[in-house]
Amino acid sequence: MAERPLSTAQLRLIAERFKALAEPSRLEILAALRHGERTVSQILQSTGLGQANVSKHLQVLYSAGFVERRKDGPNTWYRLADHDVMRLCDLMCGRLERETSAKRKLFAAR
Amino acid sequence: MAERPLSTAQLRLIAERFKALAEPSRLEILAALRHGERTVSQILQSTGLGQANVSKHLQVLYSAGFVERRKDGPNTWYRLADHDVMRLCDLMCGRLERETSAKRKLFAAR
DNA sequence: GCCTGAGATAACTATATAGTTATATGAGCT
DNA sequence: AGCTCATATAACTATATAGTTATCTCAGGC
Repeated sequence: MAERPLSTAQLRLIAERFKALAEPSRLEILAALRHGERTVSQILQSTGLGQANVSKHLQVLYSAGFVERRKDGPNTWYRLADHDVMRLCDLMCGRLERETSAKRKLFAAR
Repeated sequence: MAERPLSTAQLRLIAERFKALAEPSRLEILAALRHGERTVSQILQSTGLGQANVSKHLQVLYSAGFVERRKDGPNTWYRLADHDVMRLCDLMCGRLERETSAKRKLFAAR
């Protein structure tokens, strides 16, 4: 797939999706959602990030289609949109582990 | 894998890798390398980007471990570092296609 | 209606970086 | 050595955005 040359508009869309994953705070939020649905307050607690900040990050992840959400009274519950989200992260983690284990640095604790 | 919570340093490294893929120009460069090794000049031609600009983008891709390079006289030949690079892009393209085909927009030419 | 708690949004500051222009490095040729 | 071509780097400008503070919206309870 994707053998046909991509248009400029398509490249911009794809880059935009990668950009959503290109922030440590957003990756931390995704990690917090790895094991199930969470409210914003719960995410605040587990990440220690500021409220307005998390709210903005969640909008970015939502716009990029990486998370879905559901209102429940005053709460908003967020969850991962699908398996691919974590597959992408795991692929990147795997690359990094292989790269750094080859250098025996940072991941040295095996 | 990656079930253990990631450290802040690890999250920053992973985000940095995603950031390298978060630019349309860099994705275009990777696409130009999809079918084999290319010199910087060849990349300039197929992308139409500026020389200094491409050179900088290639440094970013190289630092992130997505491309490898080889000097040959006055030329520098660049190539994709491994299959995962394009697997990452294809995964993201696949997400996007599914998303937009569901909305019948932009990829509407099936 | 009024209050409170959850979350979203606005406005601002500080930092990062894409793209450009100009310059530097370095290989090969004469 | 001097010239040329290929690439890398420096310096600069303009734009984007992460994080913060303050404010707004809205649901539920009184």
